[in-house]
This record gives sequence, structure tokens and C-alpha cells, in this order.
Amino acid sequence: MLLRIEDTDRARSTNEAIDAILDGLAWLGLDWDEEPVFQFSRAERHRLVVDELLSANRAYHCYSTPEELDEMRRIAQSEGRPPRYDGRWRDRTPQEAPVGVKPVVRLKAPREGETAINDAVQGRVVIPNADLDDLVLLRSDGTPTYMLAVVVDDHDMGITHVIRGVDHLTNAARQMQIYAALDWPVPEMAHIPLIHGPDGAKLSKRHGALGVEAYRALGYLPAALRNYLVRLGWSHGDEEFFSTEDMIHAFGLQGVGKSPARFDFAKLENINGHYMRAMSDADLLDAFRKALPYLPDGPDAMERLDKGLWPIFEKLLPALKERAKTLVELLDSASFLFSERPLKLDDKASSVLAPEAQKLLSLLTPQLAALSLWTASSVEESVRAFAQDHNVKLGQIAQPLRAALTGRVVSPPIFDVLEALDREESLARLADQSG
RNA sequence: GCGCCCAUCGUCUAGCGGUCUAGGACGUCGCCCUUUCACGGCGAAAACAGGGGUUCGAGUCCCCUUGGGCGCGCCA
Repeated sequence: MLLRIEDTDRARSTNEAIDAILDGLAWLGLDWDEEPVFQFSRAERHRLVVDELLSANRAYHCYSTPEELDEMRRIAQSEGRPPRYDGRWRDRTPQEAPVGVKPVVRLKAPREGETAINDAVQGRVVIPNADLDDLVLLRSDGTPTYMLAVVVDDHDMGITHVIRGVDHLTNAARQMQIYAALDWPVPEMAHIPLIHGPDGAKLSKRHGALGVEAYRALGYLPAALRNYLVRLGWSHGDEEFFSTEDMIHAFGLQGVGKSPARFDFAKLENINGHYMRAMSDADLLDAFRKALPYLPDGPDAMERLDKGLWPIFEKLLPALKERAKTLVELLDSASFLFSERPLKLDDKASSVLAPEAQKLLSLLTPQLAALSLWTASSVEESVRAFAQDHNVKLGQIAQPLRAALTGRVVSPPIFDVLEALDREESLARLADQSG
């Protein structure tokens, strides 16, 4: 697989922008083999193609200034016509060129008839040529535009399928005019629907859309995101889960619908949770460690876990992962492990630790301290006996225990927590809260 | 404004003229499991945008309306 970076817009193609693309794709697991091709490095080739077009009289120099073009569009708009370039330089000679104006090169596009796109997803789409003006091939500074560059590169690189968002549909028509002027065969085209925001409004950077890197910080797994994304606008019967292998076998343009989908975080979370549970503990641990630096408060948590707490984390991971839909939730649900004593209790935990409960805990603590063996089952046995002796339900002692040990009212099974925390830490936390 | 495209539960979708009293998934709501929360299991509510045609028969074909989206740069 080959990666091509379309960097013909020099101002926007900053190193940061390019790194963000590379980084995002790599994280998502969308790999490429050879060195990326930077489109701008092929500018010389693009200019050569334009020379051909010029000498074949399929393109021409245009001396209209940006101000002139603005004016043109404004007037057209006010007269109810489409805002287009009017082709005023189409058939003029260079002798008429105003001095001091650097020209652009425009394609001499057909003015009548229509251009048809045979699209694998959209079907046959016909655009009147009157709605397509003479697009710019070379800017006045001599650099190629994207419109020209894609066509030349796709042709030179032997691209068989052009698959992209519908926002490129009319570009496809324009590009076909370039193919036609060059007498080149047109690759298979497929324009897939766009993804909308949860509110149905458009999803774009300008409207709060997230870059790939944001999904990493949100704690999603690349495999889960891929799975979620592939099911947006495409389906394969009733199947919901697809491994990379499955996708490769099952995916086809025939299954792609034409209507746009809304992005639904609830479903993404569900799928992510599914992947987390389905993963082996070792793989999940690995994914978690890799993601940690990017998660909110992750670096801080990493520092604390590095102080010998990883074994405890690992021990509780099977219980923890049942309760988390994202890596962020996983981190949050594990935070009691490395919280410093005395623990800060959340509101619900404080109310669980009423005086009555505190009294029970102070009675239980010495009994636990006397245990010769500290395992989940030995502790459980002891606590169950305690509950019976004091004629309380298990929950009446388990909940205060949970509150005292985790600072919360929700956690993995409490006896597993006791075991993971170990005797010393558990007893210390109990002492902190049994007042 | 002009051009193009879209329209099944709240959301993602199955459906390619009769098997649809419309299926699955997420979400929601019950119940079960249970030391909490999850997981898991069982169950429920929930949709063919509206109107005309075509046809023996329309969610499925055609037209209109309405509602959405995309495009109209010396951006990509």
C-alpha cells in the first residue's frame, strides 16, 4: 500500500499538519509500505502536462485578477446565475495580456453538453457542463493545483479506484474533463456519503469535529474505531463485528449506501467495551500502557503506577475491564489503587460511611488483622462470618468496606480489592475511615 | 441562487414487488443473576416523512411536496 500526501497548498502543508496525518493513520492501524509520496515533489511533471495541454490548445492563460474574479462572481450571483468564471480569456492572444499580471493556466473545458460520472456508489451522475467553469491548472506562481495534480498522479501511479467522500463528486466531473483533454482513461470512481455529527449537522473541523488523535485521547481502541467506522454507511447482513480480516473479505462498494450517517458515541463506546472485554489481559494491558501518555491525567497515573503498582493493576484487570467501556474509564476505575491515603471519599461513599457503618468497620478490622492468610476467599469467609455474628446482611458491611477502601460506592468485587491491595494497605485504609 | 445527492425505530442499518402483523445492533425501560457497579440472560416500547401514480400486489418502481446534505476558490 502506498501513501500519497496531497500537499500542493504550500501554506497549509506544514510539518505539523503532515505529522498529524501520519501519526493518525499509524495509530488507527492503517499502514502503508513504501515511503510516502509528496505530491508537490512532482510539480515539474505536472507542469509538463500543462505544457502539453497548452500546445494542444486545451488550456489557456488567464490574466483575470482575484479582484476581477470576485466581481464576476458577485455580479453573476446577483443576476441569479451560478458564480463562475466567465471564460473571458479563452480565446484571447498573449498580446492582449496586461503588463505586470502573472497569468494562471486554465483548462478549456467544454461549455455545452454534460459530463457523466459512472460512480460505483452514486450510480450515473450527470452534471451540465454549463455549471462547470474553466478550472485553474497552474496558479500564477506556477505551482500546480490539486485538481491537476490528482489526475496526473492517479494516472502515473496506475490508480484503479478513486474512493472518497461525496464532497468530491463535482470535482470528479471536473477531473474527468482533464482526463478527457489528456485522452487518458478514467479510473473507477466511488463517492461515499459523509458522516454527520450527532445532531445531524455537518461534521467538520470547523464544527467541532474531532481529529483522529482525539479518539486516542478519549480512550478508544483502534480496532474498535475501525469496526465502528466500517459500519457507518456500510453493512453486511446483520453482522456487527468485523476483524480486519473479516472487513477485507466482506467489504465491497456494492454494500455502501448513499445516505449520510450520524456519528453515535454511545455505539462507539459499546463496541469499544466489547473489544476491551474480548481482548486478552496481556493485550489490553499493553494497549493501556501505550495509550496512557495520551489520556487525561494519564502521565500522572503512569508515574504512580510505575512505583511498583503495576502488578496490582494487572491482578485487578480482569475485574476492571468488565466495568469500562473506554481506556479512560479503565484508568478512572483503577484510580483508587494509586490514590494517596487518606482517601478522599466521594459523596455517596461518605454517606455509606455513616457512624453506624464506621462502628461496624472498627469491629471488623481487628478480626481481619488477625487473619493468617490474606486472600479474597479467606477475607470473604471472615467477613461473611462477621456479618452473621452481628446479624447484618453482607451488603451492610460490604458497602462500607468498599467505600473505605476505594472511596467510592462502585468497584470490582470487594474481596478481590482487599486481596489486590494486600493486608497492610487495606488495614491502613480501614483505619483511616473507621474513626 | 444554480447544480447534484439523500430520506425504514432516537441512532447505525436489513429489506433488492408478494415470505414485512418490517429483522438485527446501540441506546431506553422492565425482570433475572448479584456484596456495589458492570458483564451475562430474558422481555418490552420504538420506524417505512407526506401526497399522488404504476401494479392483481409497494418499505421496495415513477412523479411531486417537505425535510436534510454536498458542491459552486489561484483549498484540498
